[in-house]
Amino acid sequence: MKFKKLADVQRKLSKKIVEKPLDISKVKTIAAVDVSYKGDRARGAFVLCSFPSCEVLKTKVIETEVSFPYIPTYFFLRETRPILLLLKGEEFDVLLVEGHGKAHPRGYGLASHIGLLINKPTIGVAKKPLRGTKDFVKVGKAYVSVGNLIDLDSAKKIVEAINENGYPKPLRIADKLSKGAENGGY
DNA sequence: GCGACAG
DNA sequence: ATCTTGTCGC
Repeated sequence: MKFKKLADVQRKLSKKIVEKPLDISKVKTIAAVDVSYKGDRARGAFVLCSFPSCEVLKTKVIETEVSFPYIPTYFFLRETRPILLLLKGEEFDVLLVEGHGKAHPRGYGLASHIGLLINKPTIGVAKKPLRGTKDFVKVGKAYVSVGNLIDLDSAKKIVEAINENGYPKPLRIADKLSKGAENGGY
C-alpha cells in the first residue's frame, strides 16, 4: 500500500487530539472555511460570524495553486495549505471545517489536522459519512464530528445553534463564496 | 477488472 | 470538488 506511511502518521497525530467539553457560553465568534476548485486553482472562502446570533461579521476569499490530488481519507493533504493561508491573521473562537474530523477510518480527518495545527477548537462538518465510520452525529443534513479541543456533545450544540435549513449557516455562505458568488446570498 | 469513501 | 440536459419528485 502506497499510503501506509501516511496512514501511520494519521494514527499517530490522532493521539494528539484533545477531546473535551467546550464552555459554549464563552464562544463569541465562529468561523467557517470551504474550498472550491477549477483545474489546479483553488479558491478558498472564510466567513466569520457572531455566536450564537450568527450575524456575518466578515468574509474573505483567496485563490492559490493546489498541488495534491483528492484521495479519500487523505483529503487533508489537498486542502490544508489553502485553509492555512485563508486563516492567516484571522481571529475566532471556534472553526467549522468542510470535511470530517474524528469520523474518519483512522480518526484523523481534515478538521482534526487543521485543529491540531492552529491549536483552536475545530468541528468537522461533511455532507456524507466515510464508509464504516461512526464517530459523528447528524445535525440536519450535516455529519458532525470532533476536530480538536472540543467533544462531540459540545460540537453538536454549536452546530445546532447555527443550523439553517439543515446545514450550518457560516459554511453554507463559505461554500457559495468559494464557488464565486458575489456574496453568500445573505 | 470490479467497486467505490469527506472535497 | 467539477463536468452538465432534461427529468422526476415534493
